[in-house]
Amino acid sequence: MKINRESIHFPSANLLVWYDQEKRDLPWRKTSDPYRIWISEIILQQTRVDQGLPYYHRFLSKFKTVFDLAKATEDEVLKTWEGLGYYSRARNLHFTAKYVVSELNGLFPRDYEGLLALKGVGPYTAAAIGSIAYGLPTAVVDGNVYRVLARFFGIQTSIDETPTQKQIAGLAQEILDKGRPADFNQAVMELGATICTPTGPNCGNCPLRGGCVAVQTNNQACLPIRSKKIKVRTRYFYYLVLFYKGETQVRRRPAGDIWQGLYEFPLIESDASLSDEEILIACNLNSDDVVKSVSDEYVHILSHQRIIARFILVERKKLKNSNYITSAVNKLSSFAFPRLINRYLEKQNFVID
DNA sequence: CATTCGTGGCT
DNA sequence: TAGCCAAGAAT
Repeated sequence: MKINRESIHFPSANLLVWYDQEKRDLPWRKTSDPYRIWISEIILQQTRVDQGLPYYHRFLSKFKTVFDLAKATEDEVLKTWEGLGYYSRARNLHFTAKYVVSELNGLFPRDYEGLLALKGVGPYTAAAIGSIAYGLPTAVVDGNVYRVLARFFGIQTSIDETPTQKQIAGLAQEILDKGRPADFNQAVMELGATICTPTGPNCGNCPLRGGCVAVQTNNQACLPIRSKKIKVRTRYFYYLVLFYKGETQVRRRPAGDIWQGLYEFPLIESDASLSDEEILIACNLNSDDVVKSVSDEYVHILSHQRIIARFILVERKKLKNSNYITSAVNKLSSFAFPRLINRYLEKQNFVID
């Protein structure tokens, strides 16, 4: 079945009526302050509303203006971001705040190109800030847009391929309601998040169902088409929990790898599983170190990585490696992998004061 | 252009 | 449950 996409009418009016009635009550929809819009868009990159919402409140209560953010230290920013992931977003946020204050007098660029030039702001975020804060007629293209438009227009090529991505971006710009770009952009995303969901879309309540090719051909479950598979890398982490005079030793993770600059217990990393004996040899402990326990495996699944961690609890009699920082965990800046670390610490009944 | 960068929720 | 996915950007 061949479909002439030029002949398909996209019912923008239906979508906007639906959005006006059904949109969620979200804090960044009550402001046109570009600073707040910017913060919300960075937080929401690859992040669900439910997950990002508490961080939005925390971040803005701590850094109320771009000047406050520019004045903060990077450690303060990272600590506020702790647990949200993709930490380069936080570093870029801080960098851009300093840039906007020092070079732009604290005023955000008002056009798409200027926004796009900001570190951490790509095509999606520039279009989002431009339309939401300034009413610019620039269509956003995100995962929701790919899904909603691939279904509505019945696009049978993979959204992982550049030509399809360009096609959808072009369609999004064509159908954009130039009178209400902010609402239209958010309406498509809202529809993708609440009705036109990846699995089990609620087509019966969809304002686009009348013209949707996927509905007409009962193809919702097959669209959009993806061609790339996620490959998972397995890594073995052997954390050394070195107690010295009641405190633990930590270090910062190096640049060029996951969680760069965040704090963690010193660790031995391996691509293969190590035996208990191999672990102790690799730890390079000496007679001043008393091994109290070696934990079972903690398996932690990330999107692209499977981390298998074990903890080696050591009572240290002498301070050996001065590169490590001796401190209680929560006095530090953002800690890498907090969820797994806390699972271990809680099981050991360690109190983090 | 392919890969990397987190975390959490869902099926 | 193991994979998939989310208001993407940088390299």
